Amino acid sequence: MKKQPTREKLLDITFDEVYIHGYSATSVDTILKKAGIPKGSMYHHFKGKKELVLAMVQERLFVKMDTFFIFKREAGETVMQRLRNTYVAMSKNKPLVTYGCPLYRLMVELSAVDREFDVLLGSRAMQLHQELAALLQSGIDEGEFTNKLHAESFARFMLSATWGILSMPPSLSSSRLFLEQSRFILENLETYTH
Amino acid sequence: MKKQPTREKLLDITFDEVYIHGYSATSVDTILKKAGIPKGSMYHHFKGKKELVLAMVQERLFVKMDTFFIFKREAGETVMQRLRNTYVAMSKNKPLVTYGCPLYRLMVELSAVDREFDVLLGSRAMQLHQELAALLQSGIDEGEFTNKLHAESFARFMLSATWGILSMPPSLSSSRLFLEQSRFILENLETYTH
DNA sequence: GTTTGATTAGACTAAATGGTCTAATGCAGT
DNA sequence: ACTGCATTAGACCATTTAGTCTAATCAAAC
Repeated sequence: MKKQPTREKLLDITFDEVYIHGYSATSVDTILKKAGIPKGSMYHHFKGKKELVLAMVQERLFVKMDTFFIFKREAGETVMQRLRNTYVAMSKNKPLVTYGCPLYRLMVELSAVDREFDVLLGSRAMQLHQELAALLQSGIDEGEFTNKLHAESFARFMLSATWGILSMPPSLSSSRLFLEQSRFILENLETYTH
Repeated sequence: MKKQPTREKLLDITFDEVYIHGYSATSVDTILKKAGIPKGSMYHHFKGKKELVLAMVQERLFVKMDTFFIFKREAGETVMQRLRNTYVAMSKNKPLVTYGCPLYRLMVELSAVDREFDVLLGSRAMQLHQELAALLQSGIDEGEFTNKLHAESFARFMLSATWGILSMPPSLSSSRLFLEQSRFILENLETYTH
């Protein structure tokens, strides 16, 4: 088990801490202690706490999101199948179901209060929305869905509703409940199938 | 304009601050300065920051929620009408649409991390869920909805989806978008009408 | 008006916070 | 081995944090 480069180790620990405790409640000293890395070392790699977390968002959070939001269809897969599979995959991701989507959590905490975070997180949210809308649109174009379906609107609804369900407190969430609730979203979408 | 009693003034300011900045990012000193109330005065009324916020949750946050989640039908009103009206009322509540539901925001921040808040906020969430489920159930009993509708499940979905939509960052939310998205929830429910 | 208890007032404290600084160390290229 | 730069190390600092303490003030009851 060879030693992880300082910078990478810091980003990993920062993700864990910020994911669960949020930005404000996470202290630099805690991260440093958990990572076993001295202060000077961290301030050599990052200008400060905020820059550390911004880097973590881009290099860890955004990357991890790709592992549970998968909007790229495999060959011969319908849009409905792709979405169903995505929800099943999400339901199997324990931290995701327990603590919610890390992007959404950070948005809720910081977007109203910090411009830089708002821009960074918001742009990723919009990107996600566009990918999802494109997937739905392809379903319309290929005749899987009626053209009564407004891809952009439904994608927006789907995204925020899913985030809402995922981010319910641990004491009120479970894999089973997540699937139960997400089924209503899919049911709704199914209304638009030919 | 007569002077508001210390305790009440503190609860008001605390609500404003915690609503927007969250629990961790809100400092006692800030509250005190905004309220123009000295420290000793606050610590006479409350044991500490946490107790102040817990009191605020019960005496302000919970009370305000009753003004936008209205599940009690007026005479002759169908369940669908009640819900539509509720969503319209919510969409007109500017802070609600801009910053999201204060209960949900606090849950996202604290439930995973603090037992007392988890219990207090969670119990209110469950109460809300039960009220909504009861409303839906009454719709089933009175023949407005098919008995294929599972009141409890749908209520859970409705609640978390609505929270998710409401709590989108200010830069991505508006009254119009809120209504657009909430319509999908109602549309879904409508498929269960006779 | 005096007494009594509640409240106000704010100086003070200890700990935690994010951040700086300088010296030591490692390590690559020569 | 020597040089030069990147990195590590952690003591140190100023500020902010939640919280304490004692004295002053107020208001109601007598």
